[in-house]
Amino acid sequence: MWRLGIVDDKVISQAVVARLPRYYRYLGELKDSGIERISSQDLSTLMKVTASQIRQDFNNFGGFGQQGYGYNVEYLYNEIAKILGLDKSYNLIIVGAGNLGQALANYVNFERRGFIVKGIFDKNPVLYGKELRGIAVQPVEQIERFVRENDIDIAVLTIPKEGAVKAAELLVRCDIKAIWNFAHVDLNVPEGIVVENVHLSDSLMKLSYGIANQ
Amino acid sequence: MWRLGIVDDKVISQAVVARLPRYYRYLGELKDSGIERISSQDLSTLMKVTASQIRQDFNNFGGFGQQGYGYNVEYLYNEIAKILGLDKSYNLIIVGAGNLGQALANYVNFERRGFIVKGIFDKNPVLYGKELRGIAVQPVEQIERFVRENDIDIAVLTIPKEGAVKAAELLVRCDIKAIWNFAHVDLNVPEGIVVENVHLSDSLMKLSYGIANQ
DNA sequence: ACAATCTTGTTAAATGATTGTCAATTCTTT
DNA sequence: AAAGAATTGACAATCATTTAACAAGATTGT
Repeated sequence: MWRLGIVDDKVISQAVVARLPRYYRYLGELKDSGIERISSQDLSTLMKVTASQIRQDFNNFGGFGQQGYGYNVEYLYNEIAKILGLDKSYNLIIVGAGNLGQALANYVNFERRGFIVKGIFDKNPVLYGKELRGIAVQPVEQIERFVRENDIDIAVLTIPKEGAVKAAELLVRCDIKAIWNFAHVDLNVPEGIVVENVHLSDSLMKLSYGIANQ
Repeated sequence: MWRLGIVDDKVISQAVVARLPRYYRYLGELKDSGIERISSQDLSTLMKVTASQIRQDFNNFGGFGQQGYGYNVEYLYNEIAKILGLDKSYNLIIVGAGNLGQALANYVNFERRGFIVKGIFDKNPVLYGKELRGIAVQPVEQIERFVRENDIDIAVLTIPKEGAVKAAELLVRCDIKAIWNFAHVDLNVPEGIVVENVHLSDSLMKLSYGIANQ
């Protein structure tokens, strides 16, 4: 059962996807320092992973290299960008204008990669109208209308866990494509909606495990 | 070759350690709602992982359960806390008082888990003396003295990547135990010093991969 | 143009992680 | 007190990921 012209229905493991951003970062740095080509062996030394893994990883998406030559840095960089969906632009809203929400709203580098903050929402009236990089905080009641009218792809959830599940349900009803979840709770969304969790306290616990177990 | 009385030189896989905080979270919620015991089967349903994995994971650290009964929630909760090193308290400093550094400094829940912010540092003189939850921002030149005098365990690195490698080297010289690294760069520290990375842009790229690949 | 070198993509082997199974044990009910 | 139900911990089997090996093809220097 083939879909014509579509070859990429191979499932890529999460482990591979999780490594792509790091490849992308190193290739970007190589590109910026004027390096035109690199072999899996040299990249392996630089990144401290095996050359075999690098070749295996890239080959999940097709043959980007050339025998006897290696990989063209800029070409590979651009290909990985496409794989990661970084060749497109995304509209996002921030739900929760607390410290973390404000910090993310003020972080310029996301916009440079095509993640455009279109709206910021909070339930605290004190914050209404407060501007972060030219965008005024709005009441959460406006989310549904705003998402529908402004073609929002991603919601960044930076509210306490108590409200997060309800907020996620609302966002799902608004046909959001993805949720970047900073709330310390597991969201339960329907198939097809992407959830990427950033559980800072989990990360801190892993660190403390590291200290406690030498 | 046995070290007397020390049984725990088995190496625990990163996959297992990474799951512990989530167990800890669910057990905490069960405890708070007054549940005294739970079987791996019920926990499995709740957390959407296999019961086998739960039992296997816990058994890495010893037999916490009882046949025919299951696991005592509070006991297991406390045992996992010990494994994660959450029964101890840690002193930390925040290096970089930008948006993210301030957001983390203001986040109260870390203190509740025993991670105590003792100092905040920045290289920008405009911020010197600015107080975050009663702690004044100091010049980065003070880090070395402060770490040594105040028994600091953890440094939270929330500065741009350009300065992060140098900062990490300084912190290593000060005998810091662990670095919680938010800078978008790989730190190279000697064996025995714990580094836990939070690469937000990597996380955002994984999300965008998810959108791009349905 | 040729030989020596390099380097990929691919397949196979090795390692690691997850899931399934079941005997042994404890709990619960009658 | 005995029988039946429940549930762990351990082991085995399966599945997934990583590493190694190498043939095929490209490059480089002479």
